[in-house]
Amino acid sequence: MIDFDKLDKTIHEKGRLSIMTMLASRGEWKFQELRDQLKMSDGNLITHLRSLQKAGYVSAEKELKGRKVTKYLLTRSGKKAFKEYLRLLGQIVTQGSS
Amino acid sequence: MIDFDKLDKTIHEKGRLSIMTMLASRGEWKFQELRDQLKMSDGNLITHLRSLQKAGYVSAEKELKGRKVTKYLLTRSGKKAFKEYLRLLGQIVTQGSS
DNA sequence: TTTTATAACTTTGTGATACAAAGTTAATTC
DNA sequence: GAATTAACTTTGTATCACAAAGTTATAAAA
Repeated sequence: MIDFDKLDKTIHEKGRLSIMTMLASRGEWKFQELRDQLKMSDGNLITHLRSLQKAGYVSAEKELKGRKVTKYLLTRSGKKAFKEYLRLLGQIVTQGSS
Repeated sequence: MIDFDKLDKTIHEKGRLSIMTMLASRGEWKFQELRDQLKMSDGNLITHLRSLQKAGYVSAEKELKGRKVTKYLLTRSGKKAFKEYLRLLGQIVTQGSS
């Protein structure tokens, strides 16, 4: 029996799941890129990013020179949490397809 | 790029996802069994079952004889929707693990 | 040097909804 | 007919996704 209690609620939400998947697939993403790719409003995106940061899953890097640009990336703990989340998804897929 | 818009919100919620996974793994489940296995309150469980029924994913069968017992199962459309949902999860797992 | 544009944020409001707790109903057993 | 049980309904609360509008800081244009 799959332990659904373990399913990380911070990651499981659709918007944040899409962010995490993008960050996992490539090192860094600019705020702008995430917003455009995911078609989210500024407010919605920043809110999700903030809660991922609060959970310690995501960190931000500001460029010191030139136009104001922020890049986001997974922390070590974020990678770990996502990996564990995917492990559970894998279980669901396997069990559901059997 | 994975199309997160296609991720079925009715199924994606943790509680309903656990119900769908159980129903997919075995034909029928009594209300009681679901409630005990998933450790949900009556109210919460019935609400999730209702929204799954409203979406056409789940149907109910009442026993005509004996104690009042209701069994729940996936409809054809529920199986199809869940299969499609799992397909997307599979994509996420694959992409996230690469 | 004022103006305009742009990127990243914050604030605010709204609607949806997960969930628990307590109450209801109908059937069954004592 | 009183008590028990299963399934369900109702109600209240707290959370939260999301959009829209407003704010700040920097940079380019005028």
